[in-house]
Amino acid sequence: MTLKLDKVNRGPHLSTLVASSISREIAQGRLRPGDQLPTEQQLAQTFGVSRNVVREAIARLRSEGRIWSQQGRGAFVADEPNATVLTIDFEALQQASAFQSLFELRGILEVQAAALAAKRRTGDDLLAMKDALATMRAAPYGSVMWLKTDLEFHKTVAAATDNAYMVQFLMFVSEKVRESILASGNQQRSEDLAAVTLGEHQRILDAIEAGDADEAQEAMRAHLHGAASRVGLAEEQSK
Amino acid sequence: MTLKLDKVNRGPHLSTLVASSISREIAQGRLRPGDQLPTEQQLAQTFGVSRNVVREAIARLRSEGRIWSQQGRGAFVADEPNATVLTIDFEALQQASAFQSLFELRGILEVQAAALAAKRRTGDDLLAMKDALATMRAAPYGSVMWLKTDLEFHKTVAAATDNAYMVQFLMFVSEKVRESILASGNQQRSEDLAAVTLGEHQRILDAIEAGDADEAQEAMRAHLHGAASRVGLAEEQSK
DNA sequence: AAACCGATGTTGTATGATAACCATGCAAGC
DNA sequence: GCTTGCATGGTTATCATACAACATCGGTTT
Repeated sequence: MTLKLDKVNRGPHLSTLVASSISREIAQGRLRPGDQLPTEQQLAQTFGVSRNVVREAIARLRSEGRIWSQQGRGAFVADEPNATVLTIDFEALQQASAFQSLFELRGILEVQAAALAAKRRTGDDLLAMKDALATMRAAPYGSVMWLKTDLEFHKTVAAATDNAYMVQFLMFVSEKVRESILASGNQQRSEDLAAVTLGEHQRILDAIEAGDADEAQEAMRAHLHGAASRVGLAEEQSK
Repeated sequence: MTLKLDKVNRGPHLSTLVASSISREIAQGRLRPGDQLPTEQQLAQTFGVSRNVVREAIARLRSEGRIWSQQGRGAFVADEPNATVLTIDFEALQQASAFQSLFELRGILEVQAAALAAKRRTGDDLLAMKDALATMRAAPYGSVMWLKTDLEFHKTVAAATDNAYMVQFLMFVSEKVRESILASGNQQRSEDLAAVTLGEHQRILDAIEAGDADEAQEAMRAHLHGAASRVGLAEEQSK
């Protein structure tokens, strides 16, 4: 038996914790745009860490565009937040409603991507998709390998849209969804489901190969609906 | 005349320079996924800075998911980059094809958001949208204020979907699109266009108020089509 | 009133030290 | 032969202190 107990390596870096804490203060409105942060010394004292750690946290928040600082003046909350990067808080995702929202967003992107893929896919795209599907067929259902190739298949679909940002966004969201599912650990396992899932993928592939955008949309919608129920997500009205 | 030359304050922070430098090494393939970075001491020596600065740079890269480090082992280039944050390179956006891709992605989100908003909007949502539209009416066309309220209107629409991630993603993408348009500077100006644009917004608002998802979708599609031509973007087949 | 000047506080950077941790090799024991 | 235990060196994580660069403010001088 291969225990495999799930790397609990939650970034124990102090700077990460401090950054998250300050970030939360901003998100919850206790620190508003334009406000000046406490001095590094004060922050170090209140958090009980060295000024060095605070500086690493500040450096991180600065790179994320949340705050800006100037030598001799201080650090301030940026006017327009997250101007440079987009982040999703893992903790917040544990809330069912947040997860559902992200899943919905993913669905929108996947469905539209499938439609675009049906219209734009090239021969190479089709080959890549078939290849990914074949690999998935060979992997045991529910295994890490299986999840990985599942994601890979969806990536090839996104790639067929010939829109790099579509790939980037979709993979980002999907990765977050997948992490959250793995963390919650409530996924059913059975050999039957493997066949069902593969069938859904095949239907998507067929529609894209046929160039039928509407059918591709519908197939993807059905797949996501199935996936939602498989992870125990009560889906609301879909259309 | 108040030049306002674009804050060339390229982060004079040494940590920023070091982070960029390492980032470039990764992007150009001189450091490949899985590779171990030089030790902090070595990096500090080669860059001619203190180890503290190197650590701040590392903290930044780690938060961006580009590298990963473990106490006692070292720092390594991450296998799949940007696992934690999503970034869009401003330089790359200058390419017309990239801009078009991002605009397309924005369109998908906006259209689907409009449909969801029509189904879920509350009375408060409608008030916020009407308020934003009124403010836009009062601002001179093409002014900074006008652009800001335009974005605000779209934000209220996104908010009406009751999906926080929809708001986050849509605003992020829209902001990037807006930045790029401002940078290119090719937007036509005329009083007639103001009326046209406001009319498009009104149609969206009416559809959402009526709860007509299909009409809301169509209205948003028309609006984006208009916006595309207004910034001189040759749109391909829309549906 | 305007310009200069110094005191004070803050961030930016440098330096050295300590603790926690990992990898490796080697010897002892089975 | 194989494992266990330990010592050792290397690396990151953190701390503490010091100094330089810069901004702000008040007082002084012009």
